[in-house]
Amino acid sequence: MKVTIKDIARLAGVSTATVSKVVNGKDQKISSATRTRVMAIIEEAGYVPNRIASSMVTKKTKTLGLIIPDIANPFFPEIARGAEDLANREGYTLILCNSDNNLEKEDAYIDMLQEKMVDGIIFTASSSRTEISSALKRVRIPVITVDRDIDGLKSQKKIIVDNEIGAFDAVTYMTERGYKSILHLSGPMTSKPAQERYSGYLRALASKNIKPVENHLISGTYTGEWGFNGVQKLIDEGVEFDGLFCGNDLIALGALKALQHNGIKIPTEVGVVGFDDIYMATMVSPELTTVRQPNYDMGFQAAELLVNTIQNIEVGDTQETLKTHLIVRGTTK
Amino acid sequence: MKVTIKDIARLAGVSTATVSKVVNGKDQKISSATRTRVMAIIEEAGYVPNRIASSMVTKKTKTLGLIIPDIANPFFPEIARGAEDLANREGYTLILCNSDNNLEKEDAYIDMLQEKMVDGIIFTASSSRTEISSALKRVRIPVITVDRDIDGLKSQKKIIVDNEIGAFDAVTYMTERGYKSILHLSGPMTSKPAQERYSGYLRALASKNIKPVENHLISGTYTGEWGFNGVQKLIDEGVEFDGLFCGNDLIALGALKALQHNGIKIPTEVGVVGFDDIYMATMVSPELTTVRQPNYDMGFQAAELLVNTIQNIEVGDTQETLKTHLIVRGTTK
DNA sequence: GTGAAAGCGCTAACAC
DNA sequence: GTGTTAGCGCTTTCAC
Repeated sequence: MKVTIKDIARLAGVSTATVSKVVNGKDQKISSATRTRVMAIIEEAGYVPNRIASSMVTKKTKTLGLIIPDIANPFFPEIARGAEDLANREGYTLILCNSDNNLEKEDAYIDMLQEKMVDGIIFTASSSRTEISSALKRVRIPVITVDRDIDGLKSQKKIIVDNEIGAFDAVTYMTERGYKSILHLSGPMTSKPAQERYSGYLRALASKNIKPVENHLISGTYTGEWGFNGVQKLIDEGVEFDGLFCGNDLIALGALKALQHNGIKIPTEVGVVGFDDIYMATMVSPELTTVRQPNYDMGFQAAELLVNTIQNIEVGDTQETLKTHLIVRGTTK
Repeated sequence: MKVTIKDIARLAGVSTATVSKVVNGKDQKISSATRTRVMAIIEEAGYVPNRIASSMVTKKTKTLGLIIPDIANPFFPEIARGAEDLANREGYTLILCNSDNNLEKEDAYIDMLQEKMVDGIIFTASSSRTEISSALKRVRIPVITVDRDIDGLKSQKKIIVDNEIGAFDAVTYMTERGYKSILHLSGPMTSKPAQERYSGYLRALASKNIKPVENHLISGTYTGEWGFNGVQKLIDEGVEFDGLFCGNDLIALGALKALQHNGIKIPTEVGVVGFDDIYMATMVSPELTTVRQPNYDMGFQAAELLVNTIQNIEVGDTQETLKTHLIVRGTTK
């Protein structure tokens, strides 16, 4: 049989109010004698407070929702980890939702999280989401968007990354190292980050008065398979290039493998730069030159912004743009 | 202002009991006229049922806890994904907890999850956990252990992998391909899987009448860094070997990199075999030969077993041992 | 087919 | 310092 606050109250010969106070540390006005006694009884009886019941009255569940496309994609675990760390530090718990870039699933999760009365949501939109959904429109709890923001979401608080500058820096570096015809292997161009990285790429070339070659933009998916196949196809078709600026590290790693399979020397014949700096970027040889994106921090700061919003702490900027850093390693000369 | 079941009842001119029934699909005995009317009002008023309140009376939260060491470690996302997929399919939600292989954190999460009244827990113990904790002892909800089981946990239901056989197969294959002095680069030997893999390694050698070389067991952590440094040290010390059986893919990838840095030819001079078959195993060249562990399935089946247990569906075996498969790729000849 | 009412376990305002 | 009490929003039994 489950032991409740009433049982403890009875056993300790006090009221439930008193037990409640000591359980929640609101015991400034409780004599240390009763406090000690109550705590002993709690321990002895193996009492576990029912936070669901507390939530009923406090209207707070101390639970956050995290909606991401897919935790199995190496890009997201770090974000999740950052978010969970902050949540845990602040006494919150995190519900994980994989949307699979599927709008219906995304909406279903948004509704579900609201039914479960989470205090707020951290949201990385599907790369296919171009406009706000009805589920999103009717959210009545704080939402922080991460990485990909959505036009039209009211109370826009977001954590994003300076994709444009990151891409600009990377491509500028490539041109300065002497690469002449740099192609851009991008992810799906529907997502904002993809668009911004492409802009940065174009701006970097323009600033050096380099005219992008024809068909310089090859867009696919954010996967290693696509990076591999895309580059293999380029090679098969006899396309000439000496530089590959990739939309993410997975694409870059796939590209790297395809180049190596074809006996193309890296970084002398072709230079490769990725984006993200996932864990695996240093596990290949040559190690991948890439633009580091502070994923852990993104998750952490999103959770922080969310918790502050929930607790009505004044959050200054509602948009936090995190910096990227070019990490030069072995795939560029 | 939040709209509740009472508001809907009032607006529809029915009782809350009726609304409750249509919301939960227990509306066999509700006339379709009222059903339609109630549903229309719900839609119009933007009513979101409060599942916390339902949980209070049903004693079910439709929420599962997942405790793993670290979602940022490439081994765990697949497990989490599998678990979340089943959970979602069954209408459950998943709370993610990172224990960092820290026993106190692990215990704190166990308590926290119980306070939040989750219906059950999927648990991958810290590699440092050798015995059952008091928090674990006082769980009153179903717990399914995944990958690493713990002695002493009552109601032992678990999903594990045949580590011993997986290792045996891998090392047998290596010997058959002509590798003579095979070292074992293992993870921390405190965890069961590490012990079992080592047993499999020893048994494979014994079955071929190969005497393991001195200092054949080198144990460290399950990281790429350690794999790299460990192998570098071996090379520096002039240790002779032509085969490396690694405790996981991360170690193997690190080892691979160290070998390549030293100009050692793979797979001719040294063969390398990993364990797990993480996504990155095919993103390096040569691609990693490894023992595939069905991580997604582990998570999925653990969640399935858990949900069945929660719903009192007879679960036949309380231990499910999943098979591993040797995936031969480029790092063995 | 539908409704009245009890109660899930807790917190918080207020009284003492 | 401590207790009384009124709910929080819902489900469920039982009566009608």
